[in-house]
Amino acid sequence: MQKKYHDFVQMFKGMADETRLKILDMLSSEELCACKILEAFEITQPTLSYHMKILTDCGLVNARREGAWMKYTLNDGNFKKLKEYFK
Amino acid sequence: MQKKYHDFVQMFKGMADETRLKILDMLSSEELCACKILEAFEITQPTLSYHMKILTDCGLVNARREGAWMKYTLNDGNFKKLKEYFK
DNA sequence: ATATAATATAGATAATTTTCTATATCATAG
DNA sequence: CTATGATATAGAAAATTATCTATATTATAT
Repeated sequence: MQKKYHDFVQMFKGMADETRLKILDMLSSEELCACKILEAFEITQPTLSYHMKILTDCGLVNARREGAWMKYTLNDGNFKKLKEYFK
Repeated sequence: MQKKYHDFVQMFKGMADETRLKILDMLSSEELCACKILEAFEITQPTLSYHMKILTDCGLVNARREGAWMKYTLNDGNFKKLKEYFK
């Protein structure tokens, strides 16, 4: 299979989980730190860290460190690509 | 987790595989029968059948029987929902 | 420099997904 | 009604994913 599909497959994998889809939804309105996201779920901190890694690795989410906190935002460029994918 | 995300998660799972993403791409231009799709891949017939089931179950693809053949098309209604999801 | 808070990593396990071979079902032609 | 072609299902194995506990790392405050 060609490279052509690879990046999209990775992003769709990122969205193929209810926890992650809800995280993306939360990030659609504002930048959030991991601790704030964690409060919204009944999962452990390492599990959230795992999901955030998947979301950043596949390009759906941007991460930046602010002191002790990790702050996350949506990666608008890649969401634009996804948007275009459905045309 | 609420029902709200469930259907989208299922569709994203449908797209979270290179074989299936390529099948969707093939179907974007025309209706195809399983045997024609199978020719494009190096997978067995049961494996294709499995993927087609996933694609139809999640609502991305419509299936209809035409005699001995199964013919597949994209489910436009659900692709429209996905399109709207990215706005 | 030490304690604390936030996050990441390691390793194990359970659950899910993908693939195969073998076989069954369905539809059609003769 | 039997043979053949197209597709589906069953069951098993391998690979991947999601989750946890325990522990490490990083940053900050005292």
